[in-house]
Amino acid sequence: MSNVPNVNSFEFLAASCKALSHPARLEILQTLALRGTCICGEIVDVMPLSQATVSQHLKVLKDAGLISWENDGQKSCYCINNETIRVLREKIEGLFGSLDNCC
Amino acid sequence: MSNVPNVNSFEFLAASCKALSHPARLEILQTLALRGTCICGEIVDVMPLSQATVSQHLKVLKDAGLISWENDGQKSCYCINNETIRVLREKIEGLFGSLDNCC
DNA sequence: ATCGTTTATCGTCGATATACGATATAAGTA
DNA sequence: TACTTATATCGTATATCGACGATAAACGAT
Repeated sequence: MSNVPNVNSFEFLAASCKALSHPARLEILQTLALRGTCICGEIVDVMPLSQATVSQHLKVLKDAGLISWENDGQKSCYCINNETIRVLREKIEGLFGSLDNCC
Repeated sequence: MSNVPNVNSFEFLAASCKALSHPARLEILQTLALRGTCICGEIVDVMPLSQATVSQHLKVLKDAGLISWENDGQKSCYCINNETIRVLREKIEGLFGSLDNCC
């Protein structure tokens, strides 16, 4: 949890949701969720966006801590950061989990 | 579900996350989750923002379908739209639910 | 060393978000 | 009818986003 930014208060949840607030980034996450791991080029191939734009979206996800990456030679290997996703899901359940039975 | 906008594809999830992507709006939702129902003025009193700004945030949440409201005389009564929240949580689980065991 | 490949970053620009004061609207009250 | 209260909207200023071409940086291959 120490490597997850801004875990407390609403800052973390707001920042995470902001990172999730673009369809292209959700598509990237889905791709990573399905494949486990992707090099940048694979993601670019899947997306109808320029390499620069995809790289920018990857950076947003990276900065939010939602994905991790490591260099494999000249390639960049991305995967979902499960710890952050876990905390995110917890926060969402914490906020909305009590609503099931009301209204 | 018919009154929930853009339920299919990532558009709904992205739009919902965008609405959730500001700490002030999360605080509004938390207040509503705790109290069940609030008139606008109660929310304004809780927030360190101007009435105009709070009203604008409420509009964002309203437009995203995350909250409902009805007029009570000259007052506006807001509450969480549980149906949208339910769909939202489903979509998030759909995207990330399979990650529990990996990496 | 030079060249091609892969990825990240820069610079730019139109669009959108955020905040607030001012104002409009609508409902209750004297 | 005037006055107050409650809320929404308008107008505006500033900041951030999202897209892309151009370029930089790092690596592998010849």
